[in-house]
Amino acid sequence: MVKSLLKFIFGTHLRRALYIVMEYNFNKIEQDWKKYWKDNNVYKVSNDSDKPKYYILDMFPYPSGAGLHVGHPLGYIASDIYARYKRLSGYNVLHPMGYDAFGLPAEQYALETGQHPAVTTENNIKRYREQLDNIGFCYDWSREVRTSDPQYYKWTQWIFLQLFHSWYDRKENKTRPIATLIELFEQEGNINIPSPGNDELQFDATAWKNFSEKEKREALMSYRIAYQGYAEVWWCEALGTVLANDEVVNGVSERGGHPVERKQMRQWFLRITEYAERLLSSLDTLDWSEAMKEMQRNWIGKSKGAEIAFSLTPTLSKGEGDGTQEKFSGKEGWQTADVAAYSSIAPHQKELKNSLTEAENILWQRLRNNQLGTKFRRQHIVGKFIADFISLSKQLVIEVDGKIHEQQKEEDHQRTLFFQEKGFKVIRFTNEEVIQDTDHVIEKIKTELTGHSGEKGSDDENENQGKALSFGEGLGEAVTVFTTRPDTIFGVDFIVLAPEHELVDLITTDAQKQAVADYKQYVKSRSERERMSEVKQVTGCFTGAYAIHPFTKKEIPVWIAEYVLAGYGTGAIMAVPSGDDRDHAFAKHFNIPITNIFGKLYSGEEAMSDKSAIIENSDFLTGMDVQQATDAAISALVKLGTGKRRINYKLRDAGFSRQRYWGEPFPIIYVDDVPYGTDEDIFKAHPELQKLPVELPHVDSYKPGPEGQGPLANIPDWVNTPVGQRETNTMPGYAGSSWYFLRYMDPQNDETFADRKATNYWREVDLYIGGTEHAVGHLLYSRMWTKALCDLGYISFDEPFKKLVNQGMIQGSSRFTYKLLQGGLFPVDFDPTTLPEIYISADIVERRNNGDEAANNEIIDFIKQNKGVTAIPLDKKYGYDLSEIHVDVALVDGYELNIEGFKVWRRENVNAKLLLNADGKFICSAEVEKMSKRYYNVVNPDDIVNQYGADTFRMYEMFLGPIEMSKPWDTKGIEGVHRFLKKMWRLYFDEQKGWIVTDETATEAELRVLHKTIKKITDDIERFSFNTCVSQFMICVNELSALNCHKREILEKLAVLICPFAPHMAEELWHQFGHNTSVVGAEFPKYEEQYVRENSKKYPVAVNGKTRVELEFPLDMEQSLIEKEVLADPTIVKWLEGKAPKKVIYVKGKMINVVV
RNA sequence: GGCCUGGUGGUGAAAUUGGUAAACACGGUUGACUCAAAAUCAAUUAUGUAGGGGUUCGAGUCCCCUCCAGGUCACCA
Repeated sequence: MVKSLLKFIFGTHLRRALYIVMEYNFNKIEQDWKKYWKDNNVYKVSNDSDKPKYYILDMFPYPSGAGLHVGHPLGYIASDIYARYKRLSGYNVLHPMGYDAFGLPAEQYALETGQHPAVTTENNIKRYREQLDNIGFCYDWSREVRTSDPQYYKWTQWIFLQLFHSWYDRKENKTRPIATLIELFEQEGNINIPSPGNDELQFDATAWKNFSEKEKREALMSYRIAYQGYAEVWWCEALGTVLANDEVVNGVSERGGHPVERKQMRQWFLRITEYAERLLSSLDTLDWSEAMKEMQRNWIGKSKGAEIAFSLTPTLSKGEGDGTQEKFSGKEGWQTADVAAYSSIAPHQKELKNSLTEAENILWQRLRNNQLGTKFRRQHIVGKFIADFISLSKQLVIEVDGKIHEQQKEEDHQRTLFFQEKGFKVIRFTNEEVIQDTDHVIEKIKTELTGHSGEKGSDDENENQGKALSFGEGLGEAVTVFTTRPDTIFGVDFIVLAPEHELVDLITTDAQKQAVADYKQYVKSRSERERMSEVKQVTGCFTGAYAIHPFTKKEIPVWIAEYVLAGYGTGAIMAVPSGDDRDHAFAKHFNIPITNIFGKLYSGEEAMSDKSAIIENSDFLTGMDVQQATDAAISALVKLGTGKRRINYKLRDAGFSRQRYWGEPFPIIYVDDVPYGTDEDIFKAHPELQKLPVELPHVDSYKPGPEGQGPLANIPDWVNTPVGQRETNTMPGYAGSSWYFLRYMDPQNDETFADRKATNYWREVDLYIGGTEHAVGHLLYSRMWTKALCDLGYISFDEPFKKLVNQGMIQGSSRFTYKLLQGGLFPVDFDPTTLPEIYISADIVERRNNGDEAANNEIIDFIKQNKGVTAIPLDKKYGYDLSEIHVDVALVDGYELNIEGFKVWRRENVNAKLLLNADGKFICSAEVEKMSKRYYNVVNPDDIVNQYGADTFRMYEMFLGPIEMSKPWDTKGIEGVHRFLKKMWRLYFDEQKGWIVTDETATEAELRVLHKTIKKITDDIERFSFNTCVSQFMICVNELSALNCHKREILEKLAVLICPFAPHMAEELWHQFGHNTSVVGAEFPKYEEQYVRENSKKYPVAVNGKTRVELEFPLDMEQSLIEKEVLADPTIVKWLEGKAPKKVIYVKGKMINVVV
């Protein structure tokens, strides 16, 4: 009565004004403190501090046009909580944020709208920043970096140059400056330093000194960490551009569905393969999830085994001898990069062979079958190049210049250089020469054959012989397989080559020529996708050739089959059907006899692939286990000179070129077609060329350049310099993100990428939080860059991210309406535009689906009524079709549709008729999907923050569940968290009385609640269990409310405790307590056991493991006494049923169990 | 198909070293306050941890098999 009178007198305005102070007015609180933090630079971090450091990093976001949805901040909130906790615990915490701002979407958008990527990126970043600020993160924004900022990519380019000027020293296991390699070459050539990129490359000190500048640079290129090579890209003629792998779907371009083809392009690569072993072994030192490490391990794909050479028969030409001895002389087991090159050339070669030009064909007819006294091979791969015709024994290459070659002048030149370097003589004829005067050409060749071999000194002879027969070059004598099971060598029943294998055409017998050609045609016709989806299908073709078993000397048939991949191992396997499932299926399918080397363990029906087997029927290996037999087999093979231990990696060198605009330009200029780093002496006369950054020039069009080059190729003013031409490719997305964690340490430095003092202080990232999508891309390259920079002495640690936490995805929870589809149902003259759309409530549809006739009739009646039809056709199950249509989740409350909103949402729905359920509601169906604009299930954090406040939003995201788990977003549950914060607020404020915190001394019970909470929160933050933290806060507040506690002694600590989770509220309370500095400078409350310690415990007492009663005993009571009392307890006596207890299990502080 | 994660009420989940399964919330229902609503408060709501077997005094937790879901690589020799 009095209250309502007061209300009447004071009016609503005054009441509201009072409420602002007393109610939990999160909007005002949060805005005030955000401003305060900003104005006072509260989150600025210094590089000078006596405190221990802690570096927390979130994975670099790409600022997309769609902005943040509620899923994105999950990891940011977690890292923010941890950062604030660490700061309160006395650490100097680096917690920066920035943007991975280069990238394809911005360029794509530019192509479509003409807006410059820099502009759209800037806008997107602005929006991201607003959204991030809204959530109250403690980032030190003065350290923000953007990869697209010239002051940033200056150092990306600088690091690239360091990689370009480095090689990998396998002996030292270290990245070293290329100058040290040049020194070594001057002393001893490359005899002891095989090139990782080109293992045919051999020269001594003299040869090196006689090399031209160009030859030297070419040799060095096959050692550099950042190097140039050739790789195939997807080229789309119609779009005039190069496409990424995932832009090619089903063999056509994703956009437009245009045909694509493979095209050779000169590309930059990073020689990450040299780091394979280190990247693998140091994984063990990292605190990452096992799943993540496993993904990296799989990607690196180390397998130990043996490489075994099988001699071939009968297509061997006798004159060339058995080269297997030389094959393995002085070779290291590192082939990955070369195999990569091979697999990209192989299809090319195949193509050429299938389409010999007229001239080539004429010449081939005169060269083949030893007609000139030496064996010629056509379209033969040597190293990275294909020779038109080659005689290995006479070291002669014959090139016929046809149409194809006119487009490849540059490549021809390189090829010639390459062959000459190998000691081959290269002679060239034009098409006309060959066609019009074949005899003359043949005469010329004959002269060369005699002259050339006569010229050679004996030293040369030896060297070249070794060379010619080295790996991958001296083809035709033996086939090399890679196997992880050399112990099964006696079970080899056939050899399988990849259809693209270079030996296939050489060894195929005439009788099998057609069959092999047909099979290769078939393989070619099948898309990648088909090959993948039909894994089980067994296909293959016999070549007619046989290999000789190294021990038994038996002849083994050589097949080709698509299940063997050209790109893995050596592109050839020894098939052991009794021990391998695929080999077994293959043998069964083609009726190849199977040798059993596992005795009874092999049933004849299924391969025995278990590694626990004992080897049988295997000569000297019989009776050994897998490990013993493996070692013994390898030793024996090594002795024979036909095999060696070999470690193989799946990892491939990473392509580092993109034919795009919106990326870092390369600091590379081609002089006379030779690439030079802009920092090299050759540009000394032009200091403007030497300056970094090489800035990305403005372009008017984002269209690709000629021949699939990037858009930069369209700007001659930029490309052409007084000395040479600039590289027109740009760097890929992972360039800038591979080292950004270093830049945060010293982001404004213009002298170096980051001051050594800063990197020595902050070192590696202590905690890195992000999604699993970067498992093998960014995380692997970052690790490699860090190792390289460490090796080169620029930083003093070689792993970037010590601990990694993967946040799960927050999925969207989509809502659907059932809409009636037109068609079939209505009269011919029916005009759908004049009649309303019809929607059916999901619960009615569900009942119909469950066979409820009444529901179906209800729907039919509704349709008839609203569509003006009288009959429903019978040719469909229900006579009509419904389809599930996404509806904006903002229009749905739980599952109930906001009908008015729905009608306004889409114009077609203005007159829509909705069939409601019995309660008069329209229910939507639901499904969990990715959160995405096109599913209308995106929830914007801004909306949540407006409605509930940032503190509620932060705590709710954490409350959803463990952060590494994926879960759908459900706004419903947020009420509970919001209620909790309001309830906590009421411990400090009363609606009427305002601030109600007292200075009374806390009771034991209150202190127990507080310290229990401190312990739980501390432990749980440390183990990243933030959801249980929120629960504990709720328990704490519930208990303090029940105790009616408003005491400063308790509540001040609680305010600090919750600061990492609800920083705005904590700051407000902290200031209400009279502090005039920010709560982030407070001290995190310490747990004190004395307040929690109890001296008795209510034990659950079980009989045979089933809890029957609870009994309380002092904790320090002796076991014998407890046992006595337990056995005397009437309930226990009852459950014992008169039986004597066998023993009593007593676990102090836990439970008691009586065993009968 | 391989590898990795996971499977607990109507829902999100908790149970950290094997020791009282379902804490803390959401939702539902009922009630109090209110003209009514909101807000708040109170009460109420799961016989059993995917299934089968094993180890143990005792298993959601450890071991084996099967099933299911998600992630990842995909004929990797």
